[in-house]
Amino acid sequence: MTINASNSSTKKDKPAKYTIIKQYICEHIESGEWPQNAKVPSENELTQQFDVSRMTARRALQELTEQGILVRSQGAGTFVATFKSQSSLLEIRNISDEISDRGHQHKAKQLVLRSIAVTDEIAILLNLKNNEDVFYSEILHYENDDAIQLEQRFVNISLVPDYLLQNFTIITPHEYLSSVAPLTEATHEIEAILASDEICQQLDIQPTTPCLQVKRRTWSKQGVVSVAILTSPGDKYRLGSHLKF
Amino acid sequence: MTINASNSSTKKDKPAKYTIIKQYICEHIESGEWPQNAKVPSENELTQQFDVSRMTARRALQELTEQGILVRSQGAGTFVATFKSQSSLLEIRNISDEISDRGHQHKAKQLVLRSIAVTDEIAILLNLKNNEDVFYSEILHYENDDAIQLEQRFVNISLVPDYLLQNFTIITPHEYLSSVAPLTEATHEIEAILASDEICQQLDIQPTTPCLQVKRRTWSKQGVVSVAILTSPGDKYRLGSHLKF
DNA sequence: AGGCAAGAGTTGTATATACAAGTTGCGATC
DNA sequence: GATCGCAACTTGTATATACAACTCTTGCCT
Repeated sequence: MTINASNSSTKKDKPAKYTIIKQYICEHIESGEWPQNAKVPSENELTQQFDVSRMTARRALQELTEQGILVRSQGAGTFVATFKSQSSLLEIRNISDEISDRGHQHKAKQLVLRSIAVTDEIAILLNLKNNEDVFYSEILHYENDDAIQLEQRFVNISLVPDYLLQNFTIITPHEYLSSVAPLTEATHEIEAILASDEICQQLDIQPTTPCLQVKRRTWSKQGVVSVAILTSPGDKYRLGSHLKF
Repeated sequence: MTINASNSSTKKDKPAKYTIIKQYICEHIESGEWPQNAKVPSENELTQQFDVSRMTARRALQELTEQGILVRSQGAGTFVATFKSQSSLLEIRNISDEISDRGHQHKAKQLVLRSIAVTDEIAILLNLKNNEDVFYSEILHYENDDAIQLEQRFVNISLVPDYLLQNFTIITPHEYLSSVAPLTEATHEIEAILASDEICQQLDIQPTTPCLQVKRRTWSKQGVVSVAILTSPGDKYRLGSHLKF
């Protein structure tokens, strides 16, 4: 499920040189060795290290840049992209981004942060097998004192990379999810629902208010790392996804 | 609003050669001269035509391919992409694609097809100014005899490219929207609503059923060409958007 | 000490070339 | 007439090179 640096099919073709370099870079990012904003080897360094021409090294860097994994700056160098600079999670992030961009007062209140026993639905979404430890948190977002969105996060601790797990006790899942390595994938599912009584109470809405519910599953190579469920009442928020090409 | 072949800012820098070639290709696609699946000039032809090296011509084709505008096939050539091969409109298309892909019975019923006077909301969405002619159609989608989605399309006839308008009397707006040139952009807005009485009747649902409503605006260089409103009852359908990177 | 200039390092654009690999159509052969 | 194989064409990979444009540091000069 993680980015595959190679474009080739399952044939045992000798992989192209530039895909080997892409793989090399991806591995170092995935392991946490090269965190966000870290400088990756320059074209000339890769040229020497892999004994290829500059154009071949360049192609590896170029393609990873187009995939949003790297960021290049003429004269400065090539760097690991920040979560923020990736457009693929745009749709969901827009919810909170638009709020803050509009100059509206945006507050978030952390409600829960604990290890829990999950429901069947979450177990399926997280693809749990052996009672792995799941961390749960709730974040309630406000705009001008109105509760506009409830964010429920379920994190499969066993799949959080080691280098992040070491200080997991002091960072919240929310922080983890915004500091996740750029190689993470996500799938989204959007649904219109009537919120449960409990959620209605937290968002202070009538039980008949239609709500937009987005389920985002974040994947690493090992499987589903986390599930985030965002619930927003329809009369208070719209999810705008601007897909341009 | 249309694809801009150049990456440069507003500075009056001399544009790079490969952007000139990209522009050239985009213009021919936009004008309708090169329709979908049409063969575009090969790398060698562009090399001669623009007096550049093959690598420069290649770069233009390559980048347009990455933008989903062209499709390349080793040995065969480079072709204008089909609407289908563009992933940017994925989210909405999934609604109907998933239905047919699952092997379920999927029927669509054309309800209306006429020129209308639009409401204020649609006029704003279409950015109408001088009482332009708007074409309207309703399509009701069925799955196993259940109405699962209402599709309302508003097309600003004055912005439909000439080469399509000539036979517009015999193609429906639905057909137009699936044969639109690959350079079209779209923006989406997703909302959870309670459907109007009229829509409830057509979809055969209770007035309290939450519905997913997607408004898709299709842009050309001249402005908003069409607005499509898809309404799906929440208990009958989910919109899954799988955004991978 | 502050500012400017030079230079090293990095990415961006462009060329010329070579061979590999896949597609297509034409022609020779059976 | 049908089929096979080759030739022409096209895209894919890779190299070597050159210069332009931009960033950042270092060191010199005022």
